[in-house]
Amino acid sequence: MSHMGYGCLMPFDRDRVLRAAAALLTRKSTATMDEVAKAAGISRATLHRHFAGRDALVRALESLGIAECEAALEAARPDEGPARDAVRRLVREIEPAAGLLAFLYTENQLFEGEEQNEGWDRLDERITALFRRGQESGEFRIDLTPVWLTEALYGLVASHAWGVIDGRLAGKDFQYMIVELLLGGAARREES
Amino acid sequence: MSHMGYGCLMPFDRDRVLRAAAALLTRKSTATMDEVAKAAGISRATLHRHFAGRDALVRALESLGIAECEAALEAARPDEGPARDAVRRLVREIEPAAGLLAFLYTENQLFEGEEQNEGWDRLDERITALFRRGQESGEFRIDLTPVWLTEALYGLVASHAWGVIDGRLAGKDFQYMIVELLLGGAARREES
DNA sequence: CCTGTATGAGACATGAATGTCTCACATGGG
DNA sequence: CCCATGTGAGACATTCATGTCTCATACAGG
Repeated sequence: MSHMGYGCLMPFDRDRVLRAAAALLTRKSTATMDEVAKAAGISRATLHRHFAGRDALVRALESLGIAECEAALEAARPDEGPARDAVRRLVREIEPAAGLLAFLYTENQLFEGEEQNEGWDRLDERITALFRRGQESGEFRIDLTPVWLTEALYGLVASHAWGVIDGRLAGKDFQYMIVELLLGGAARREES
Repeated sequence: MSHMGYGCLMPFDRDRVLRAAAALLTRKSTATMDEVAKAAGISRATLHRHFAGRDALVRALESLGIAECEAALEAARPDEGPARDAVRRLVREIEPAAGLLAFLYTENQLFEGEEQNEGWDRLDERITALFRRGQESGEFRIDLTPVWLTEALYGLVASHAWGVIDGRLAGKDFQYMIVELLLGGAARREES
């Protein structure tokens, strides 16, 4: 009797909501369900209809991040050509998911319960295998373990993503800065 | 009239409490004040007598982390000798504070309010200057910016600290793995 | 021995986020 | 045109961490 109308309703788009949530939580990991809903342009009620709770939302983001990483890994063709080129392709393909990965990387509560997603293990295994292949082909040094190189890759991706968010780094340098540091290091090459 | 006794009282040791809090929060960044108190071996009341609230506790940890970093920087003598050796010393000296740094690195809420501690800026400036000095002396390549190298150093320190906590990496490799990757990279050197 | 200080234990109120619910309304298909 | 589905807005209870309080007890110094 009182309201004139509600205006247009926002149709629910799971993927759009997840990406909005990822973008917000990357900047503010303690954001409320209400803030997430507003950022996604839907009501808290609708958000809660599709994700049982905050845990379920974070789990969905985890699955999304794993899926994007696996897609990036597929697109990078880690078994083809020189390992260093495969790493280069992997970093390039993983850039769109960098923010989401940076958020998930800090959600250490994901790895507390027994129900940790085994997708991470699969990813770790495949990336580790890439670095191991580079070692066996003689491209990479053998004194840096593949496990550490994998961990360092995650860390550099997250670091660069935060640096971009905080305005200290330029987004366009993502692939170059990460790959050059990871593969070549900071020391200048000997002029041989 | 009912209790027989309270047992021994725990004398308050600010430094010990802060280190226990840092160790716990590094593993579980959402730990309760109650959990922090238990981890420190004191009661929640006492914890709250010395730190006005959770914010104050985190701020104190931030100050502690900055102080330890500055002490590490002093001990590393960043202006003496080759820049690569100074970086090596810096990583070695910073290792005891790695866990605390990893925690603070993810507390992005610290950088939201206007009251962000300017100690970080001082540290960034000094570490950046070290990398810039290495570039000017010809030791480091110039296509990786000092700001990025500084950011990467933080990221690698945090990554290794978490890898140790999760049991994927060995604590004794801290300095070697970080310095070798940061300075030398993963690619094998050309046999000249 | 007595006293002041500081702690531990626990009760209590407060506030925030969460989860559930109802109802009005918009949209699309029959 | 009518109905089913799905959304927005908001009320509501619940849970939990927080912050404050009181009181009994332990310890150190006089």
